[in-house]
Amino acid sequence: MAMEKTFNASEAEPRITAMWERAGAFRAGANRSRDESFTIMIPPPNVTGALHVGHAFNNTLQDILIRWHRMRGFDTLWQPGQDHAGIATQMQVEKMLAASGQPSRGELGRQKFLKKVWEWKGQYGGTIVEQLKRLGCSCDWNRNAFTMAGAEGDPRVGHENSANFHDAVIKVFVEMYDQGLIYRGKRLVNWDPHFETAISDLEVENIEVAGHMWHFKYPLAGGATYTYVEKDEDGNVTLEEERDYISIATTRPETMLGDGAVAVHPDDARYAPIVGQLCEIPVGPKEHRRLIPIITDEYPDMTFGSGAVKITGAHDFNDYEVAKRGGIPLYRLMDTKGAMRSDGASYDEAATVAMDVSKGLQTLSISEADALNLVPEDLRGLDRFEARKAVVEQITSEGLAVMVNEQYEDDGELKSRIVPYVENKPIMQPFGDRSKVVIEPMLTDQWFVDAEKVVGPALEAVRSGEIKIMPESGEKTYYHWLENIEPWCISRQLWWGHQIPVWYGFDLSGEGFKDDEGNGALDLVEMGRLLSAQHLLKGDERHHAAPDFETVTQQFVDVLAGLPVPLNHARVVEVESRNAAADALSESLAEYAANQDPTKLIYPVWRDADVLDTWFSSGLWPIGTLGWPEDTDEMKHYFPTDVLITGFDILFFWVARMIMMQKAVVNDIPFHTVYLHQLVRDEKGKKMSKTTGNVIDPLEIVDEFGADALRFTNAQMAALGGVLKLSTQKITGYRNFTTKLWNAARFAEMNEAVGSDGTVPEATATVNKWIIGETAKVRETVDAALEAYRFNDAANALYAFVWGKVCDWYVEFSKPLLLDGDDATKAETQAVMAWVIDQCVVLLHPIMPFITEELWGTLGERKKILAHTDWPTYGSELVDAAADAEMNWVIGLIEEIRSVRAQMHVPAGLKVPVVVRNMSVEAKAAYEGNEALIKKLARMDALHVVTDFPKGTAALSVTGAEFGLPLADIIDVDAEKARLEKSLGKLAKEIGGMRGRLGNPKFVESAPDEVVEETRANLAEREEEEGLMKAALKRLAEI
RNA sequence: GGGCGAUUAGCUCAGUGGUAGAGCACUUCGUUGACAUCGAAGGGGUCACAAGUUCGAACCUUGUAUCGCCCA
Repeated sequence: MAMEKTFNASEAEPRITAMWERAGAFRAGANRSRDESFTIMIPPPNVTGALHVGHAFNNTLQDILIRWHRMRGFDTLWQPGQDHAGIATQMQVEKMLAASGQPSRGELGRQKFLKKVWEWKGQYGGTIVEQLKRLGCSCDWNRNAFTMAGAEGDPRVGHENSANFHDAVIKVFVEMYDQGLIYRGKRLVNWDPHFETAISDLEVENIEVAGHMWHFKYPLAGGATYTYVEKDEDGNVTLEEERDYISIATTRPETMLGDGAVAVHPDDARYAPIVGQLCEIPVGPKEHRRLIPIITDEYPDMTFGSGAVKITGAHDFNDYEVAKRGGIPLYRLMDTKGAMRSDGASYDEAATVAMDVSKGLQTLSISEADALNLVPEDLRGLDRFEARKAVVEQITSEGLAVMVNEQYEDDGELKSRIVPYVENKPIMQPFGDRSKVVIEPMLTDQWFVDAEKVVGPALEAVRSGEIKIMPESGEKTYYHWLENIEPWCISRQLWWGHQIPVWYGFDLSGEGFKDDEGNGALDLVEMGRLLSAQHLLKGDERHHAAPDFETVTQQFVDVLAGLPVPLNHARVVEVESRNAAADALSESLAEYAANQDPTKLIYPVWRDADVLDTWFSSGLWPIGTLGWPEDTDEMKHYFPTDVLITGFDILFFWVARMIMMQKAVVNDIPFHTVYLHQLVRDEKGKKMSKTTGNVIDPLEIVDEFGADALRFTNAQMAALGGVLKLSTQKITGYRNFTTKLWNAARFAEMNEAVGSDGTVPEATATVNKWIIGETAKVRETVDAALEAYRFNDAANALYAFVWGKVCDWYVEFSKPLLLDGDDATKAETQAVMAWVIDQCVVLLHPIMPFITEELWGTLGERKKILAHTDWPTYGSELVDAAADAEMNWVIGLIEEIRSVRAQMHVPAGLKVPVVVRNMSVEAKAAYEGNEALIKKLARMDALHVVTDFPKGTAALSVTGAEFGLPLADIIDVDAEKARLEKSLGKLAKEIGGMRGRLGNPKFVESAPDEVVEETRANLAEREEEEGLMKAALKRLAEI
């Protein structure tokens, strides 16, 4: 059956994919013939994800390595799976609920909502798996894993055989908790008011936006005044005035309500007279204006703004540090939605307490300060940006804004007026990477990984070279981040995720729960103190982590055992929340007071409602997918894994944390090599985005050009550290390459040059020897390139070989041999061509699996599918130096003839005679051995050996003989003269350079011998050419 | 402000001390028996700039300029 003219990718790809699946071609260990394993963990795409060009790029590279190793007989595993993606998935399902008119998340409640998420996952979670298959990814899909596998409610749809990831995550949390590597604390964290959760600092994007800087006056307490003096660099006074205020610049006026102090630099002479005094926050009800102290701290920049900074410890990271140093209370102003608080006591009451604190009459614990709501009644419940407007308005209308002269034009006349001083300037603002809303620094209770304690082994693993990061610049970035690592906030106020395995109970050992007499039992007076739930709510609590409630119960029992009767008899029960626990406990105690039956007393505990950061679980991807903590065969075979291929952007999010966590948990590296790549951009280097409209959809590309074209393009642009610019023009080019390969194979098939069994054929014809050598060379190049993760080198080498060597030369050379050669030559050429085409197909398979698998099936009866065919191992032993030299000479001669023909405007179809004289033995042999090829490709009819060139002969620049094209009548003397002079100019330059070098004794002395030899040989050759050209030019002059 | 990197042909980019390269684009020619998704021949570069190291620098060093990314 004759082959079609082109490869029909859209027809063949699904068929081949199905064939691979039927054959179980990608199962772990498929086609293994040696002991070494080769494992890649896919960077798990979000379960909400759809394939984008980044996935396509990233997974192409992984597939190339995997297929290459599988063909080489390694015990190969490419582990696929998806990430549960906490925020993204919860968002997606909430959207779906809203769109389909179902009850919202809040209405459903946690359990029912999670059921919806699992349903959604079962329905849509497999999308990206199908898309990766279209790309040809040879993952062991049977092992598809999921980072929430095994969690409560998991119906096991789409990840039927996944290891129980949940158990692994919980185990790691508990172990790290027990080792003190995870702790809980009230800290300033990045709060996302849209999702109402804390996020880690990595999930915050700082973006420069247009903002305002307002300048306000904070009046000194009691109308005090001071002399404010400004000086220039030389110490000359530029401004001196009496002031009864201190001027503050701020971009966030609404946070003034929570100010705890004003700070100035200790060296700032302008404010030295008033340090230690109190000043008034110029906002809020007049009768209860709060006073705050003026303190010194190194933080304020004397040259920026007024040099004085308001300190709002609960809403700014820098202020937080100042407040901690100066013992300034942290007053929280906002609720979880970023609106001004409306809870707690009245403003008047709160302000009174705060005043006492400022005056040193009272101190507050962090929780007590946090409980105070200092938002005035008229601003309570307002959104933070509304509150900002209101605050600015109030201050300005009261005349406490700093005023300046402003020039303006009125009817062409320049006038000036006094206006509030507001600078319009770009400011850096933090945004949530998912929600895109302004992040609010917020004081909340969260869980943290004490990253500093686990960073050491992770740093050492890279420093020692145990793990190699490519490109090397990645290592520098890695060190820089890890050396300055901050605590990692791992709790998220979401529902979709691994719920934190921590239970809380009230601490009954503290103040107020004492056994006054020390007699081991609580009397009625002592018991009475416990009865109030309100009292309990304010109290401290203790917490324990455990994989399940049973285990944690025992821990609480152990604690209770140390308490007086009857508390030591209490039964531990689980309740919903802290409030429920307070109620339940006081109720139970009241009951005990009545019936004195300690066996009925309960001790309620409640579980942490938060879930873990998604990256905490994906940080365990390598071991979690292999079945850890079970002692599985997979762990033994495939761990540590080999290479991680992922984007530079998740070096910190994921790569560094995987290294830290695998080191901390199993004390081993997760992989030995990390290959980092850049973001895939459009052809101009712009990020792809829906709003810009420059998004390339890889699936559309696959539809139009085939997966192989996209894959080859990906491989070709994968230069280490390079910017990745994808264009359809490039993809078109590589689609053309697939057509080229297809047609070379089609030519072979038409000439019955098929049926190679893989053994290297014996060759006698130089051209056949030559192409065998060229094939061997490219195999070595490809292997070396892939070994070094230089995918672009591998792709370019194959492209140049298939197109530039096989198609441009070998196929053309073969034509006279196949069509007009004797039987033996024809048979040999058929065998060699069959082998060469097969080798092209084999070597290209990792990059272009579909067309090659198709050709493999089309071109012969095969023992195995191509994906399982042995990768060749031949090398330079197949290179025949003499054949190489001869063919290069032949190619050179043909190119010279073609070049002269074109420049002399010889009609393309016209066959011309060639003259030659002074042929060396080698040249004669080379010519005679390949005459048929030369004649055909150079379109010459006969070679005439002459003693003198006829007039009007154009000389060819070839070594070993003087060739010429006798063009007599058609030669254009001027054109030929110009051609020769140009060649001579080029030669002169080269020869000059080489002579200069060889004439320099230092060069001959210091340069390596090979280099000197090579230069000499080169010079000799160039001089020979120069001689020919000069002679030709001389002859030309005689015409 | 700190860190990392880039600057090579019109464009996109390879090129780790020894004759400056590829693809695309461009010009001219071509219905040569695999392929017009093709073939042949061509034009086009002070390797950002400056100084240094070296027999020799696109490549190593230092500085300057411009651009990009990450972090504050």
